[in-house]
Amino acid sequence: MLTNIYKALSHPDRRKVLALLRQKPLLSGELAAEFEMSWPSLSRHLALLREADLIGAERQGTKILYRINTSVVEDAAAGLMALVRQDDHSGDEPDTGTEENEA
Amino acid sequence: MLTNIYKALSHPDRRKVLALLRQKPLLSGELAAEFEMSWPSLSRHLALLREADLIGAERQGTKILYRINTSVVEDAAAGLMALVRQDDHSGDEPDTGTEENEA
DNA sequence: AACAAATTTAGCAATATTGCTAATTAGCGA
DNA sequence: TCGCTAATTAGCAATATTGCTAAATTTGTT
Repeated sequence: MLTNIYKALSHPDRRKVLALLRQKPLLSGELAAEFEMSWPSLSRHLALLREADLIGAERQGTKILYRINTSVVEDAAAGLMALVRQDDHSGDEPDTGTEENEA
Repeated sequence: MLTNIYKALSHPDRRKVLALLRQKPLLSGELAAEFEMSWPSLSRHLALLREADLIGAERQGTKILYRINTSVVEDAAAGLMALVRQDDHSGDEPDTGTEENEA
């Protein structure tokens, strides 16, 4: 859901997570070490990013490795561009279909 | 502030406003007519979009004409792309400087 | 000045977000 | 199975968001 993507991006610490993961995948603990906030708090931010599908998680034994979901971020960026470019985007905005607003 | 831009984008009705303004500038009342919510509610959404600089307002007599701020939206999209592209972006993320997080 | 039209601001209730600490879950080795 | 490590979930308080109606503001007209 687009709303969740932008909501996820709307917190500086969550954007920082993405910036860190851009360089390389990191464990939850490694990420937590980069922030002032408590580990549980960071964990919830990670959950939001995961719900927005901006990042993915992969268990490795007792640890969990997080990596950025490049394509989803790129799609969001493209969608943002589309919001402003006149080009084509036929049937783009006013109610393409099913559920919540896209764009 | 990037945070405000994403926050502004995180509401479907606000994205719908942008989509409408993409086609052509509209008066506050014309915009309000496109939504179910009360005019004052829409007005507050417009205020948020204005604070994020995603739209601009121009008085025309007793009415107010809103128009989309194309360049700001484009910059946001570019920034989102940058968040994922390895390319260059030297000194991009970890604390470029002054205040709240960018990215 | 008084009035009407267009729009925003105030104030309030309901809900969501965010941080914390404490408790729980999941995997692994002894 | 017990205990340890890694991480998430629960529960709570503080703050923010969002919708509403009512009140205020701004501008143009008489």
